[in-house]
Amino acid sequence: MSSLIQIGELSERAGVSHRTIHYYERLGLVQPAEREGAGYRYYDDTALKRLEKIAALKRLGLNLDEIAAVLPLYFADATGIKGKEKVVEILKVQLAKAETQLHELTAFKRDLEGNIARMEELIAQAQRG
Amino acid sequence: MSSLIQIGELSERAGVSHRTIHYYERLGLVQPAEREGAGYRYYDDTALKRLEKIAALKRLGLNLDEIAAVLPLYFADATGIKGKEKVVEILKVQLAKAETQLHELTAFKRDLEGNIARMEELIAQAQRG
DNA sequence: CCTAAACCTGACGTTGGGTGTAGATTTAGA
DNA sequence: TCTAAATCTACACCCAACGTCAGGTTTAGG
Repeated sequence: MSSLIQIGELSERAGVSHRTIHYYERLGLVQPAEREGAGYRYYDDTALKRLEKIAALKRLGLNLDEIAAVLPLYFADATGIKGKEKVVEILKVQLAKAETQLHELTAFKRDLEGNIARMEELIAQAQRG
Repeated sequence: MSSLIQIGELSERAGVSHRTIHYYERLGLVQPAEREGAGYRYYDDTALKRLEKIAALKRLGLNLDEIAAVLPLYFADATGIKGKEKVVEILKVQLAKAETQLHELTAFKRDLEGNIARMEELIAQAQRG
């Protein structure tokens, strides 16, 4: 069996606090594989993967509600998913957002590069002159 | 002279509340062109452009502090900018972030497309069978 | 068996990014 | 000139996403 870890180790590996993990649990984003006797949480390796995915989606600007909506797709087996049309709808909204963001981000990157070049030119001029 | 507008019109054109404009003013993100007598704010068209730029940068995931740091670049004339090395530093940090985000976003988009295709295939199967 | 380290829950605090509201003032138009 | 609409300031409040603190329980190692 793949070994179970406690919240402390999970927290450390995932780079988030244990309180954050508790919080995510309340939102339904991660669940311990088991909680025996006194209530200690024991996690398997999918928990770590979920936390990493959550972090990645957060970096893309999704909030925790949106993440809750798309996260199952990465972990549920497709055959068991209910309401597939609804899921597709959500995905398409996210896709449209992603495409817009891609364009804006590309433009922003160009801006930044232009500004950097301009600044460096000015600095060089100042140093020469 | 290009006509000045009041906060109500600016608010409407920019698609943000006047309270938000007040808030941004406190953070130094926008300033009225003038405030005569009793304190009414009158804005020129650069204010609208600033608000639009702020919105665009927000969509890219910058927070208001980061926006405050890069916003001057879009409006100040380059010859007047102090501390150019510092500015370049900030820009390079933003550029690195933008590049990372571009990669992640591209991957996310691929994921979404894959998931959508998979879902639609499942739906089609269900309808056939 | 005992104790330190890890964990638990629940309540309250904090930060960022705003929104709501009240009461007073000002302005524009009939 | 008068009034309705717009604006002003200041303080309070909201939500998301956590963090802190307190007090109690559990577990692992010597």
